[in-house]
Amino acid sequence: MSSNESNTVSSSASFATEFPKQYRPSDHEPRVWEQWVAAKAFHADPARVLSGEAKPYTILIPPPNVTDRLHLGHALNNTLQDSLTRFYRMKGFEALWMPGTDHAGIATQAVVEKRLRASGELTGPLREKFSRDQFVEKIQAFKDEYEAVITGQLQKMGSSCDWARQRFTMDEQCATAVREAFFRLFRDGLIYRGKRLVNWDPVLQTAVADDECFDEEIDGNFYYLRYPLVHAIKSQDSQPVTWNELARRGYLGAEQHPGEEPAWITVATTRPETYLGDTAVAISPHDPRAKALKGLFVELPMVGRVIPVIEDSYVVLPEAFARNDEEKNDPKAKMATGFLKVTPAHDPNDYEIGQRHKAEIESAGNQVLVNILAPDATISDKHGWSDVGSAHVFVGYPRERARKEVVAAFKAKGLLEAIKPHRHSVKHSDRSKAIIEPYLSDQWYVKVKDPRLAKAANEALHEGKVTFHPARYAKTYEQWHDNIRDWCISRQLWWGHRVPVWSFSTGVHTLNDLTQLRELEETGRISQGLRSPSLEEVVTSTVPDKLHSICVRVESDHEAIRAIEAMGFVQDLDVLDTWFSSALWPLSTLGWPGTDAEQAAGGPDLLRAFNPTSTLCTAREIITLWVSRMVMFNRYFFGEAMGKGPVPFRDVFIHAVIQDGQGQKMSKSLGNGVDPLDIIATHGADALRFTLCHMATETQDVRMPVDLICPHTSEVFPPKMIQNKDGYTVPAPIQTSPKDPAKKMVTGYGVASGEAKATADMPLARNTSSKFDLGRNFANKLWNATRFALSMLEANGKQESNQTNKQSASATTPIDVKSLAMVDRWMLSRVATQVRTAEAALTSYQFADHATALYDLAWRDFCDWYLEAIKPTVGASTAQRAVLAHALEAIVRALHPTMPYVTEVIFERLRTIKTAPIQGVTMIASRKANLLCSAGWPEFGDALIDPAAELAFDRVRTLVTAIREVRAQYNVPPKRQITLHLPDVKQAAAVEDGVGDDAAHALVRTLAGVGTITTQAAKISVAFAFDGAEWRLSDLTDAVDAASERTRLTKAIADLDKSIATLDGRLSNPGYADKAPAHMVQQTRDQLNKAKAERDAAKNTLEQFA
RNA sequence: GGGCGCAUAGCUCAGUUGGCUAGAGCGCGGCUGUCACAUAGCCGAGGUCACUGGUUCGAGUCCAGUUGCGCCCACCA
Repeated sequence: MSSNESNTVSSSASFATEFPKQYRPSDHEPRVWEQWVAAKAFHADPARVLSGEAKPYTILIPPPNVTDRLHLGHALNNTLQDSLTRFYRMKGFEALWMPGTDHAGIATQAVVEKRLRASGELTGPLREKFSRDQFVEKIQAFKDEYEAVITGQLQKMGSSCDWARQRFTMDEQCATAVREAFFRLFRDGLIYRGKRLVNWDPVLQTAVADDECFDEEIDGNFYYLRYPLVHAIKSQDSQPVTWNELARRGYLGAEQHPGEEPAWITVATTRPETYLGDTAVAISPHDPRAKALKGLFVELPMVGRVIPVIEDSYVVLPEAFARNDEEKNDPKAKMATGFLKVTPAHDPNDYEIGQRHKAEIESAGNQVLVNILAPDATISDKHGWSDVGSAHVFVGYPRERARKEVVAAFKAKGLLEAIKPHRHSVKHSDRSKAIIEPYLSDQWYVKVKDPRLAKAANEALHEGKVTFHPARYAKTYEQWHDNIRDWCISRQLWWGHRVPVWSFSTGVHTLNDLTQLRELEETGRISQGLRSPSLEEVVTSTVPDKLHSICVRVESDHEAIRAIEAMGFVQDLDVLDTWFSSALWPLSTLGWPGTDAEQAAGGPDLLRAFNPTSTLCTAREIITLWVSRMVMFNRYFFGEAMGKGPVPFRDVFIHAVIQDGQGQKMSKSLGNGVDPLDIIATHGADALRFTLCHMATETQDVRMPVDLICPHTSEVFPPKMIQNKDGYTVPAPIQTSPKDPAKKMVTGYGVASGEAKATADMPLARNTSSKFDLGRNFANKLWNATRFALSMLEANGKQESNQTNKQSASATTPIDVKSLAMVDRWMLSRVATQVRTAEAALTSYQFADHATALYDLAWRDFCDWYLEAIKPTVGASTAQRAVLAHALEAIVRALHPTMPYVTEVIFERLRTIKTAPIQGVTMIASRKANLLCSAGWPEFGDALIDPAAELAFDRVRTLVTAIREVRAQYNVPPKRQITLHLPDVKQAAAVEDGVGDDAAHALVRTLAGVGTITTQAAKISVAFAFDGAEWRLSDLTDAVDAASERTRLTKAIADLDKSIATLDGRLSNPGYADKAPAHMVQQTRDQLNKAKAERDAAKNTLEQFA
């Protein structure tokens, strides 16, 4: 160290100021962060990778939604990513952690809309108040706000992202990637427009994905409606079918009805209003009535539409006709009539049935799809329903009102058979909470069923290109692709990437237009898809699609856009599903597709250097939505491989989900979330991180009991819990201060549920968890261990530098480990072992094991034993000081990935300490600004692992513990020096082996408060068993109490007898000696002999007290 | 309906290929104001490893089944 540094730190005044007794994170974290940023410590250099100088290690952040602040789940996710990134950076990899956020289409739009409504800025329909551009501007402002919040949270946590490269899924670079990807899929025929049933949110007036819906049980009814049976096809001369006629046809039960009256069949439905769109009635082919109805039709009341009775095995037989127990036990059989109304435009299953029976339905003169609803879910005759008949009375009603009116109309005509209450789950929209309407709509699809997409994704798994950790999640991934459906990518929103397709539905092209389009297509600026029409087709109007669609490749190609718009093409109004841009994350963040020159070189430098990335670190619910799609897209787009390209990441690590103390998901509505910034404020970022790592086990879920911080007293306490109406266990809305019952506070649940409001007298109590004390205490422990170590190293180091000049100090020959004392060899061996354990744990994503290994090493081995053991000797031993410095530095380095701040602060001081190097220990210096974050991971050679020293120290440790136990029983004051009497030499061959030498004796003296060690017997002494022999202690107290000594020994004998019985039993089992491995048997014998010897010794002693 | 996970000390969790006299942290009880750290140290109490069977010399661990809790996917007239 330089002399001025040494002077600064050695002056006691500054030591106390700079090293207070407690580690205070807020004193250091902002400053350390600034140092990292100033040094550009997290900026990755692709050139080092491309030149072969360093291997890449890459993680792409799962971009958090800009809808809200980050919660503890994010904190866990990002802590793990940062730990990995920092670890590999220290291992010498060129580490890139790419940060960014996601625009989260529907979620963000809904949040902003809600905000505007809450503030009163928006009252009526959105589209009346704002133009598209105006509203997008509002969202943009909101996005900027939350992106900044999120970035701040990540940075406060110490996330070592390459912040200069931060991306947003809707920024220009990502938009370019989205456009290019869409273009290529469109060109290759993998994007198509389809009329399909989607989950329609009538409030937001948009299609929503399945995962944007939730199921909720509601009390509804089954309505039993009668549909009259008729003969003829055309409604105007449809002839009623009489019961007599049905009876002649052999219809079961027809004779029970008045013969000359018109016959009917009964359908059961929960949504009677949809009858307006019925285009068939289905019956099971196994229904005994089916044969009699062949060729008959029903006429829909009021509408007058005549629709066929068709046979489809999807229909459940009513209980009475069930053919077996399985059918009988089908819950639907209880409610079923055997007739299913088929409404293809308003029910997904009916849609399938409609497709299967297209011909029959159309032969009745009807379309398969009759859409009776407007986008706002009112009954409408403007969206595909023309044969309204007298049903026009329903037009214009919202669906709820229409339901009542339809039921009333059936009742009035005597066609309502029954209403039975029925509780069933109904799909609701996450965002608007409205009931989802299955709705027929034009949508864009990606044909992921194409083998170049789905199959390529599974091949990546089967060929071992992608590996899941834990492995079980591979199954989820695989099965998803086996059953994949085409991916609907259009959303009727304003916030998102516009669908880059222009359509032409009316008018006529001129030959000039067509020639121009052809030119644009041939130069790669537009695509008309696989079915790009020939000139002849267009001119003769035989274009396959009525809608002729064009994708424009580049957003800024205004010339092409102007040209096609002039021809009458209009851009699609929809935006793309958020996951479309997320799926491109591994490409877009790394600069794909790049300039022409970059493309010629195989892609931009970043892309070539860092894709495939190393690890994707995410939660399990996203395997299908995101992981799968990234694999498909990367393999399809990267290079010209079309499904054979590289995977986007090699490892997928799925971490646990954090739940609250009741095993419930943390959510806003339950008010059980914990803000990472609150934890950073009270415990520090390292505590947050270490604790999260410590709980990151391989299970699916981990629990984090949530406590409250009393806003009056700052006390942390577990809240009083209640059951809410949905059955969740939640903190009571109002809580009482544990210290002062007069003071109250409201909880997050109270506010979220609207049951309580924060006021000046009754402030909001923030959530925390006492679990984070673990990390805070550990950081403090490290801090204090460092204080002690530095006081030893600096005090003595100064003396050394006075005696020797710097040159000779730095030229010191490395210390040979063999020359070290046992305790030092033990310490180095422990460090070597545990650092390797920690490393192995981290590389296999066992974060909890990683944290535990280093916790035990630092706290148990280093602080509890090593520091205590060397106190008397370290001042006089240069070699021991070297071991102390190296051990501490290794621990600090190894902990850096999980506790970056406190370790950086410690390292700042530690690195100035000069001691002799130790053979076999390599700690590579920092690459950037002397910062630990770019220094090397501690490497300990095999020679440092010393089983003999570990064994020897363990024996000392056991002996010391045994002595301490006696001391505690006798209440010996800590400072009182006692006398240890070694056992009879004959009894204790073991004494010579490990605990018999002077070094061991010295350790026992230090650690167990022993003054004298003697082989002589004492008159008044207390015996204890160790290593199969009887050892004795004297000078514990002035007099030994015979009664309590008898109690103690009696208990010890009982314990030993118990284990003797166990061991005896094992050995006397005839099979044991024969079949168990020899070393096991021998070990059991040794244990038995030892226990017996100890028991006998204890008995002897007991007799003396008798 | 298909897939997956969990059940071990009062609480939160470890426990790798069966060898265990079942561990850790917190909490609990006792002692300690000590000089790195009271966010600490030392000592201690606390467990029929959900249940039932099976395999084995030996089961917390493997197999079969049961019960309870949870998650994902599909479906929901």
